[in-house]
Amino acid sequence: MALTVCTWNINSVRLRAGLVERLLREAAPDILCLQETKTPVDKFPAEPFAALGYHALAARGDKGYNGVAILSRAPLEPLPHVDFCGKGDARHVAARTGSGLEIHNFYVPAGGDEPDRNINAKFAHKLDFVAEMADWGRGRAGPAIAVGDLNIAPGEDDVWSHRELLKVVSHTPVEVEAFEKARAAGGWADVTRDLTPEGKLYTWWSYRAKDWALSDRGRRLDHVWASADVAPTARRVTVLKGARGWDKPSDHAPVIAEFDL
DNA sequence: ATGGTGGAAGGTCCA
Repeated sequence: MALTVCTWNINSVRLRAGLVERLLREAAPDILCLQETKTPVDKFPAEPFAALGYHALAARGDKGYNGVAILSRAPLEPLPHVDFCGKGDARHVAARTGSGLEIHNFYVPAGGDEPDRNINAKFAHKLDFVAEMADWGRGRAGPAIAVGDLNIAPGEDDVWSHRELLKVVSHTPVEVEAFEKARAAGGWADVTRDLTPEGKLYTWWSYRAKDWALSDRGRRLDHVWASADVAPTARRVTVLKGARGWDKPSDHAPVIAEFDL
């Protein structure tokens, strides 16, 4: 049975509900995981998505910041979220599908500008969060897919210039090390890279570029991880780069993964 | 080396 899971940092789901509707119409994933919804749950625009058949929603939200949501056509069983770093912010939401597959949706802290945990509390938070993801993954079992904006581009081909980004938050060696540790500790496969082992691959392009497509200075910040039992069923992962060029876009493109479960 | 843009706010904060 085929299952498609999409992850997308939407950068305000209220402002961009129309773009979400377009994605649901055009790509029609079975499950859509959103990050940076930037809204409390009681103001989440659930109705237009339900009208397209996405009746199941597991969402958490903060006013103005963070926020994660899982949309599905088939019913979801909500799972308890993990309060990474004990801050009570809405950076993780989880649910189980009818077939017993766990879906975990993450929004990892961006980490600020200065890649030094001693002078930048945001960077320390990011490293601590990812370290806790390793502990969490180590203690977890069963078929699962973990997606989200992890705000780290781990590989040399996951950034437009490895050399120029070595000291830029998102691609520093300490972040890449933490990322790999979290991935390995949970037994996760980086499905996107496993299916596309070579070549540049980005999911995010800054708003600050004059012409994001022309300069193409992207980073692969959005990830699809699968547990060891699920990973072999992955068939294809696609970055919907076109969505970065939609009107009033998010700075992230959706990533869609197809599994044959 | 710097600043560039965008969202939620309706301050600045965050990305």
